[in-house]
Amino acid sequence: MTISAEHTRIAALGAAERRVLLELVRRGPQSRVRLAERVGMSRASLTRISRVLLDAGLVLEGEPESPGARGRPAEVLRPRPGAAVFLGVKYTAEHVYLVLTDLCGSLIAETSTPLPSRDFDEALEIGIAAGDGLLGDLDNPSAVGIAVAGDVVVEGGESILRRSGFLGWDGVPLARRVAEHTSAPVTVFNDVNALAGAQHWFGGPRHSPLVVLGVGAGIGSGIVLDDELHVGAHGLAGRVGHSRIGAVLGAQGRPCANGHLDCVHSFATVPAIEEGAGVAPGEYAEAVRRAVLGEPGARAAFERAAFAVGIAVADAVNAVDPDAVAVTGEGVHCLDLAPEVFRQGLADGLEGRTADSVRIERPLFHFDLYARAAAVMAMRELLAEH
Amino acid sequence: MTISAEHTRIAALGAAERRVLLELVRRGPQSRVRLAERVGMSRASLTRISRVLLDAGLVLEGEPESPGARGRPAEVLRPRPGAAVFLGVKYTAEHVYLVLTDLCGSLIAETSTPLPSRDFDEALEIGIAAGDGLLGDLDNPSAVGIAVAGDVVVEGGESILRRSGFLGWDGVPLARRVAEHTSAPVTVFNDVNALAGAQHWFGGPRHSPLVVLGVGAGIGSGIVLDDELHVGAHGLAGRVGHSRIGAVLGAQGRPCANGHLDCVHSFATVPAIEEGAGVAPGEYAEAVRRAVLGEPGARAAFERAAFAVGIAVADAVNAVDPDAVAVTGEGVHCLDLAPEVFRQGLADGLEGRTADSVRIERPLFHFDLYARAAAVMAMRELLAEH
DNA sequence: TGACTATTGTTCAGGGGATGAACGAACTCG
DNA sequence: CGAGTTCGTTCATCCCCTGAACAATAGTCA
Repeated sequence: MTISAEHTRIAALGAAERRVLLELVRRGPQSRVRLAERVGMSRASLTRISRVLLDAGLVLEGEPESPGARGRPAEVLRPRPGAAVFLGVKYTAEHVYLVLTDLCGSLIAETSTPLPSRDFDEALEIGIAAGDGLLGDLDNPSAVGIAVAGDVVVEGGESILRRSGFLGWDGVPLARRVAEHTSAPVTVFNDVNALAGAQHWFGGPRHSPLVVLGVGAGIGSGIVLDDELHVGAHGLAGRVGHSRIGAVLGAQGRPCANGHLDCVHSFATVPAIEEGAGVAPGEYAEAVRRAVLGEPGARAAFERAAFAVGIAVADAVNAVDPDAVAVTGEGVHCLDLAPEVFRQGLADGLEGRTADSVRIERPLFHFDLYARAAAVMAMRELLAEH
Repeated sequence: MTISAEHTRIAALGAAERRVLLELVRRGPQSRVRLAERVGMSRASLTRISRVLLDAGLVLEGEPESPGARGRPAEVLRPRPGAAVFLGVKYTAEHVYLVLTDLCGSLIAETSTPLPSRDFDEALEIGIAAGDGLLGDLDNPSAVGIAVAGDVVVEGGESILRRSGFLGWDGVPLARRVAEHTSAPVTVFNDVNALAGAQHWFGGPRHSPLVVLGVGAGIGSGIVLDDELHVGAHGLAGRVGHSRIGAVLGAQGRPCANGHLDCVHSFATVPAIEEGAGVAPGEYAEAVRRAVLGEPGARAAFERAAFAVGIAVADAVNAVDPDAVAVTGEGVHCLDLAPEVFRQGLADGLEGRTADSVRIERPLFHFDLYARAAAVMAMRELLAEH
């Protein structure tokens, strides 16, 4: 049995089967009766559905777990680890990160490769070669997800990547170009949108609505509504980076591309912090070091960033009223360096509610997080009911 | 056949029947085949469903419309005008407005009554008396919707009205108190949320996602996502009034309740415009008159408001990426007095898109708009699938 | 005028899928 | 070992939707 046909096998599932499989993926191994309760179906239906999933090789029957309980022990169903393999890719201006995950979102393998230039064709070639290497003797993954900063819009029925600023790509048919090298479905996502979708599925207890704020070279957000990622009418939702927020702690910020001195970009991005801390571009780690050591200029830069992020979170909470907000990204240190200032900004921006009432989550940030999120989004796309 | 049992008859409908009725309500009279296409069902199903709706007295069979077309003429189905009557109520600090609408959202009757004080019990009594008067010999409407500025939250399983600033009400069980006087279901809505829901259904072509910005004594927004009103995890979504937006046209604004000099409230509300134009509180009409005559101070106040509204719209577009934005409210004149400044603020705040790409709608504002919106929301609540 | 085409609405047999009830299976407890 | 409990399966049933065939009603064209 080759693994390459898994995406067609999953695609052939009915709506009820998908819901059960999805429940297993999200909440882990469970007995049939618990599944029936959670999904809202009868035990009879679940018997039929689990048989389909078992026959398709998507699910395994685990050993009975009997924790000393009375009655017949439950036979837990679990996703079969090798039933599907998802390839997640994240492009930054300097590297391409790739991960392989299974149906449970667990990491199977990972790699990263530096990009010698920002040339699209070259970067594409390097990414495809790295993907082939990571896949090894697997001919095809079940689905491919690619995360990249920028706007993923649909033009002429095709997914086009636009305004990918840090890479300098604008108007490239990334999804199609990658799809020419594999029989698996390929989907491209805005990186912070992908983070939001992954956090919603695998970031602990499930929150909906959920807002995820990503702080890095830029700043953006992803919104999960009604348990689905909200990308907007044109795929442009979550662009909070240029919101004006006024002076922060009495100071103006770094001019952004639009000439603003007081938008989120002016304070809270990695380049803005670097400039505020007085270090050279690319020396963000040095800025963090100086702030930890107590150097006043560096501390002030991180405090302004923390306050700005607080206001950005407050704006999102005011507008969407989410169940939780997750803040992450490679530039998120300001929340740890100046937590009280972040809280101050949050309280200052909230309308009619206290900072205590906002549930803030802090997913640990690694650089492969975006790639894993892309893999999870590819899985979501495949498992979603269409 | 008494009309009072209509809400139970509608509540007893199945999901498919609701969808068909909803389609008729939203898009007007249609033939069965067109309905089947639009709802995505077979003609056979539609025959069965339409029979149920006809038997329930909810729809009528109109005369065949034959516009010279070939084939058997279609028998159009239409909602029966008297099949249901919805009572919509809007409380402001000075008046209570009431309207009666039918299944198509058409106005049947309306009235308004001044409130001598802001005392909750007195206002309640006046509203109920006015509602009884408007209903006349109808003993009960099919559903009641009440729109009011403030937060409609659920506490202890009950709908509670909080922070209704201009009325001074906080923590009142408005829905329960009104429900004690009628057998119809009563629902309370934030006023701008209600506007959003009504605009989505009866505001011309249907847009989703849709953002509605209401500019009046305060400023707020309502968001329609996936054809449903989004109220957030705690019923607090759409609070954009305290978003910081920085200095506007080089000027600071009126201090808001939180001490901000640069939030939307500082510039774009009726009181802020009054203060900026140098007229006495409550003399908004005079401010409009002076601006029309070209008085510089008044014009500047409306220009700042227009710019601020432009930024507020831009923030909403950036975050949600809606299909359209509707701007309305009793303080919306700034958009007509300074359209180019509004456009300037919009362009200034947008991230990665032009002002031309944003579809702006301008529903005509009458003071009974909120009450009609409340009636529509009551209908939505009754027709929604549960 | 009469055959022909086009479109609408209804009927009817059939099927897919969900379900409640009954039952067998597997385990604990006393 | 029997009683009690919980889990999974089977089966008859039901609900609802659908495709196909058919009747009804119009315009079109020779």
